[in-house]
Formats: sequence, C-alpha cells, structure tokens
Amino acid sequence: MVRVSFRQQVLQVREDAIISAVNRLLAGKGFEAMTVDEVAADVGIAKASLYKHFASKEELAAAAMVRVLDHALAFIDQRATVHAQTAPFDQLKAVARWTMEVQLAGEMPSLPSQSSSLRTALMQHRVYLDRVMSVSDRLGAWIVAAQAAGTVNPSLPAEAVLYTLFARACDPVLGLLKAGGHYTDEKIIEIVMTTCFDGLGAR
Amino acid sequence: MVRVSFRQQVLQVREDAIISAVNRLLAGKGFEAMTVDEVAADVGIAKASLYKHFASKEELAAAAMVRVLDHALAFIDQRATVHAQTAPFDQLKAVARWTMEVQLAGEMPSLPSQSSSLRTALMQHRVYLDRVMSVSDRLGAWIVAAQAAGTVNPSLPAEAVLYTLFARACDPVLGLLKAGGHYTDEKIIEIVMTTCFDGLGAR
DNA sequence: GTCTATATCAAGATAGAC
DNA sequence: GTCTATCTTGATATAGAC
Repeated sequence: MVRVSFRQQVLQVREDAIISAVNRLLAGKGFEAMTVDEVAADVGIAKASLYKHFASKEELAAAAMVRVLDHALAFIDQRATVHAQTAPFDQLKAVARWTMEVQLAGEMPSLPSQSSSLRTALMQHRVYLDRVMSVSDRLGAWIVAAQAAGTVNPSLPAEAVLYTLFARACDPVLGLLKAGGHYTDEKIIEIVMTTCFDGLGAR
Repeated sequence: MVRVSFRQQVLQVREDAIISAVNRLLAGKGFEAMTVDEVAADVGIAKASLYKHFASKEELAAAAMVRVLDHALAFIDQRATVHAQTAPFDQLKAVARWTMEVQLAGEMPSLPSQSSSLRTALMQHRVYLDRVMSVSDRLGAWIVAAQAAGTVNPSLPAEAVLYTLFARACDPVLGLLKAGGHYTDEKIIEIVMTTCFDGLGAR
C-alpha cells in the first residue's frame, strides 16, 4: 500500500514538473512554437518517457490549461468565501487583476485563438471544457449581479462581458507595455485595468 | 515600352491575387496553420512559381500585412482630409470601427503575438516597419489631441491608448460573439466599441 | 515565369531493449 | 517507466526542363 502510494506520488511530482515546463513554454512562445523535444529537455527526461504520461502534444497543452483554470477556480472560490461581502463588481476586478498578474509573471499559457489542431482537441476534452464552464458559471453570476446593481454596464450582454474578461488573459497590450520598458508591472496592470473597466474615453 | 509595362501589369495583378489569398488564409487560420501549398492552390499556380514572386513564407505574410496597413493609411488620410473638422476622439473611434469591420469581414490577417519566425522576420522588414510607424504617427497625433481636449482619458499613457487600439485588430471577443450567433456584425461592433471606449463599468 | 519532381529538414510519435 | 534509436509525415524550399 505504502509503496504503491509512494510510487504514485513520485509520478505525480514528475507530471507536475512536466506541466510546469509546458506551462512556461506555452506562456513564452505559444503552442505551435513549443516542441515536445523542448519539453522533454526542460524536464530532463527522454521524449519517449513524456509520451508515457501524455498521449500527445495536445494533451500536454490541455493539462497546462486545466491546471491554470484550477488555479483560477481556487482564486475565485477563495474570494467568494473569504471576501464574501465584497461587491460583485470588485470581485470581477480582482479576477481580472489576478489574470494579468499571472500573464505578466510569464505563467499564463496562451492558446491560438485561431483554428488549429489544439482548438479542435480542446473542444473534445471533457476535463478542460468542464473547467471552462465552471469558471464561466462563477464569473457569470458575478456579472449578472453587478449588472443588477448597476456597477457593470447593464446594456452589455453578459456574454460579452465574460469574453472581455477572458480576453485579458491573452491581452497583447500587457506584453507590449512591458516590452517598452517604461512601466513597472504594477503600473501596467493599473493601466490595463483602467482601459478594461473605464474605457479609453475620459470619465 | 508598352509591352514591358503590360507584362509588369500582369505580374502586378498576379501578385495582388497572391496577396489576397494570403490575406484570406492569414485571417482564417493564422500564420502557422497556413501552408504555402494552400496559397499556391488557392491562387491556381505551382508552388515553385510562388517562390519566384516571394522569397519565403514570411515574405508572403509581410506583403499581406503591408497591404492592410496601406489600406489603414488610406482610410486614415481620407478621414484626415475629407472629415478634417471631426474631433480627434471621433477619428479614433472611426479607425477602431473600421478595424473591427475588416476583422469581421474575414480580411484582417492576424499575426502570432508570440515569438515566432514571423515576428523576427517582420522586425527586420523595412517596409512593414515603415507602415507601422506611419500608422502609429497618425494615430498618435489624434490621441495626444484627444487627451488635450479631455475626450480621451489624459491619465493614460498615449502609448497604452495606441496599443489598445491596435489590439482591436486581433480582439478575440469579436470572433467569440460571432461564433455565438446571437448578434449581427453591426451589433457586435457596437458592443466592442462600447467596451473599448466606455469600459465594462456603468457610466 | 511556369511547371513537375525532388531535396531537405524539423517535429510528432513509436519500437524495443532494459 | 525510462532510455536510445528510428519511423513517418508534412511542409519549406529548390533543381532543372520548357
């Protein structure tokens, strides 16, 4: 019993290391540019060993996506309980800020929004879809509540608000501002938070 | 003289056809997923003939980008002359709207924002860089003027406003809303115009 | 300049020994 | 499950005839 459990733990640790490597590469260069050889080299194991853990390159990416979505869910649920009396609008802001922090830290895996082998694979990936729906449901509830409270523009479809928040996870503006080198990460987040929630126009 | 000119015109027309095909494929599936074979098949010529016109896949993409930037410049300059007395803020809105219309029409070539062979090639492409700077200069002038007039939030760096406008050209929210099928193109543009200039928060 | 046919290579995936 | 070595494929790019 103990030996089996220990072996499983070792495997679990190894898979975590694999997912971390995938996550970093996915955040840094994207799915197409990432090669399975790189992942293996990064983890320090042979490529064939990788394929004992994950059946394909798409599965690797899906695992990274599921992990980041689980992190998001943990963050959301923690906000929902620990900061239960916070206004929905501020909960949405907190999530957006967290998303940008993850991206600026180079830990947000980014998918091609365009058609690719990855997109079709993800659309058939039960676990991934389940996580996306879980996040969407929780954010959707906050969005509806915020619109009812009049803090989020009620004339916008909730769907559009949700997509706009999701899109912050892959907003190229963050990377462009960081590449410019004129601003700290905190300042960059402040800027994009402003454009996201207040818009470009003067208030 | 006439014969040479005519031959050049034929070549020009063929190259236009090539760029149109590249543009469509680039808009539909992106640079990585687009293959040179597809481009050749789309145009109806042999792949080797393509390489007589453009030295590489990256050159094909660069040509498409230059063309769309030229279209943007033409639109901007037309606004600057024909609608010379329009407020800078409304000029920026007009450009953003045009950008989204092009994207929804499936005519906006989209680059990988991440590192790739294309990005490094474009960063050394004189003509492409020149066009990007031309667009940036013109929009930058409107941005500064709008901030001085108090119509664009003056606390935002002009650089950030520029990037935010550029990002509308590859905003995934447009495609997501269109895929949902609940809204007309015009309604989608209205929604994203609102989130872009007014933000998610209620006014 | 256009074609057919081919070189070349990178990368995903697997065979088979241990 | 891990490794080395190899298979296989798809895609960029080119050779060479017309």
